[in-house]
Amino acid sequence: MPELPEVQTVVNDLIASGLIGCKMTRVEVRYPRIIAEPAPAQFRRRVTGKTITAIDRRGKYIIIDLSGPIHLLVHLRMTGHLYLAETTSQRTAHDHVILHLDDGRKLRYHDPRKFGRFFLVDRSETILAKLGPEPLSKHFTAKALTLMLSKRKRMLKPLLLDQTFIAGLGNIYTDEALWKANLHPCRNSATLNGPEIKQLHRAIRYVLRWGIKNNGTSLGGGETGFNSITGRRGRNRDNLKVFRQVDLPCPRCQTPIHRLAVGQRSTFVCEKCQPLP
DNA sequence: TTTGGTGTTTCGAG
DNA sequence: CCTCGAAACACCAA
Repeated sequence: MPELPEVQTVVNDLIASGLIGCKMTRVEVRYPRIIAEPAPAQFRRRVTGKTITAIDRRGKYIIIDLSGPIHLLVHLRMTGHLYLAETTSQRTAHDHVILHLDDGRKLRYHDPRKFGRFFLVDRSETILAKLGPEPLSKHFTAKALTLMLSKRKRMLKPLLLDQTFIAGLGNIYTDEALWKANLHPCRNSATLNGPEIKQLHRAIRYVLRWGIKNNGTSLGGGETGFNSITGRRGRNRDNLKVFRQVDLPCPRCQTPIHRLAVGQRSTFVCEKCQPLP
């Protein structure tokens, strides 16, 4: 579910909710597999009593810095949600981890498919080092992308989804960026010329920035779609040009949008705007 | 009722 | 190095 803009929205909202400075008075782990490391008992022991000092994002990871210092990394995978609940609110189905705060609120981790993971580590780099560059960082320039692409010969879409190549893109924003750059998802990454790389670089940053501006993309019904911690839905669905827009006209040329499978993933394209040479 | 699809990642086989 | 398929799991729409 959540890609870079959705994760950034969660981080922004956690900060806006005044979570920094809160102390964790109790930790409940209802479904132990969510805790990737360390063992759940040790996780509870090490988190209890710690204060949240900072909240940040890297790729699709939420980084919660705790006093110690120690770092809690949360990856939401497909259906993970972090919710901030008031004192009196009752736990619902699929609430797997509950962090009780010293002001009475609870930070709950909700995940029907149970794919998401918590990592508690001394150094966040042990988890994050494998990630590719942050696409919105000033270091991610067209020149940097040119260099990155020069080392690879793969289909564009699977390459952009590869978090070790570039961090934060998922199925939605990859399709949107490729459409904006007029590039077919099956193009071989090694065949892009200078102007095409520039277009791709611009498109990636553009679609991610818009996603963040709109507080993420919420698809499907209320429960299943992306919700930030207060239950607010993102408005970026109105911005999607191709993703899940089958048979609707391409906003540029009116050609109906097609769905294809690229590397086992649903992929949406305008065949006219994104020709395959 | 059953089936196929889902916004993610990781792993192993070829 | 790359590609593919499967697995982790629950839900929803057709």
